[in-house]
Amino acid sequence: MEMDQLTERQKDVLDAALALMMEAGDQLTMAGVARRASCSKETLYKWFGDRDGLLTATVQWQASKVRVGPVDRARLDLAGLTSALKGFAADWLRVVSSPTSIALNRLAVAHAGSDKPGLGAIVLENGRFALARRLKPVLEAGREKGLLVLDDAEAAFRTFFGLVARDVQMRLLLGDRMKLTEAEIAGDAAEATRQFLALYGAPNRPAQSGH
Amino acid sequence: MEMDQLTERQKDVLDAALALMMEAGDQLTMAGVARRASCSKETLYKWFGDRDGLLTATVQWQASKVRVGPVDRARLDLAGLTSALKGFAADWLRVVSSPTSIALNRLAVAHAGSDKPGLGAIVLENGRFALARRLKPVLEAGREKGLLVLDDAEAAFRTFFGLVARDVQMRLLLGDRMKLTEAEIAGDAAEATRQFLALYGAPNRPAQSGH
DNA sequence: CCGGAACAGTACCGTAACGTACGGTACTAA
DNA sequence: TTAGTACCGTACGTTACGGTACTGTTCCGG
Repeated sequence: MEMDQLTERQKDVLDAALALMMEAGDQLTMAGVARRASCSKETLYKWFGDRDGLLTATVQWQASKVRVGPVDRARLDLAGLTSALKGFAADWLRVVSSPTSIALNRLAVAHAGSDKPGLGAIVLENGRFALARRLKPVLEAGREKGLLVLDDAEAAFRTFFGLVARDVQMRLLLGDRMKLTEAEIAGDAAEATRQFLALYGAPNRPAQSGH
Repeated sequence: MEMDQLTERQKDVLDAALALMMEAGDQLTMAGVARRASCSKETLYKWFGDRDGLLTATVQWQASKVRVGPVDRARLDLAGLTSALKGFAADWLRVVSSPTSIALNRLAVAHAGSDKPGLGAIVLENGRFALARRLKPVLEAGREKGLLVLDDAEAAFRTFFGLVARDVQMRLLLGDRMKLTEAEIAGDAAEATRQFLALYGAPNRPAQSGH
């Protein structure tokens, strides 16, 4: 979705909505957003149509902020692949443990309970599926270079995803106060990468053993 | 929580609440439950105090229904361990993909957004943590028998959890219409078990290779 | 100087849901 | 028979929120 057509003022309003849903997700009311953004409710309805429009625009606005560029698959040795995987893992852990992501996912999960699948699909598309689109070329490049042994990039991605995420996101969404320091994120990312390479790495070069 | 103090009639009411939140999670209103259960709102408030009390009782009632017995760790060879792990994995996939679990987790996630952590903690306690309590003795028995190599049962459990769950629960909660047939559940459970044993199995007996 | 667009602020309306109160009914025990 | 209990069904008060309309102010082009 094109975010260029958003006025600076409109972006400020959406940022206010984001801040509000972070500190009190269930209190994301139209009057609350208007008060927080110092704008009138009528303006909100003129700009975004209705409450769902505001929510959708907010989710897409946040998604447009975290978009990153692809990885260059040109030169890719084992060290580069390992480093790339660690980077993806750490990025993902940072994202899902951020207050913004937690609030957004809470909203989208609650919204998916209703009939309209809008927000859930958007969050999924810009979260898990975007990660898959970025990571799968790396996996396939690793296979072409003989670094990885896999016949289904999707299955390999889901394994990597599981090794990285484990129970973190669900625990956070359910209110578990987990501490995720930067050191732990780095350690978990390295461990997940090590395990993934143990499962999918080419066997000719045995990855460093001993966990 | 003791569920023995619940009248048969009260259990029927909670079942009605469960059914209602499964087919329309956001429409779980007191009047709706009363209508569905053919009881009066006054009775609901007399029995459960307020809306949160009803929700809590409903979640605990569902949790009390899925509780299962522990596994006997007496005789445990590699085949038994593999079978036990596959059973845990398939059970978990069946649970998280069930409409009941989806509705319950939606409710709990939305509820955790507010100040009270009640429902989220209950769901977490009877879901992920209950699974860990049941699985960790099996893992430690496997270590004592020399079948598994692990120094941290919690870390090993979380790896197993990740290999099994991957992105399934989040996708379902976000409204992704995933088909999870019994055959796929069995296949995924077997694959997760195979990968887990590849990571944590004792190396002296090389597990059957070829993915 | 003037007219209109854009917008903040606020008052207002309709609806939905929580929680309470009350009448009516069936059952039990003295 | 009568008092008491438990409960259903429903009507009611209250609050909260989505959405609309109105007023005043600022700014901009002519």
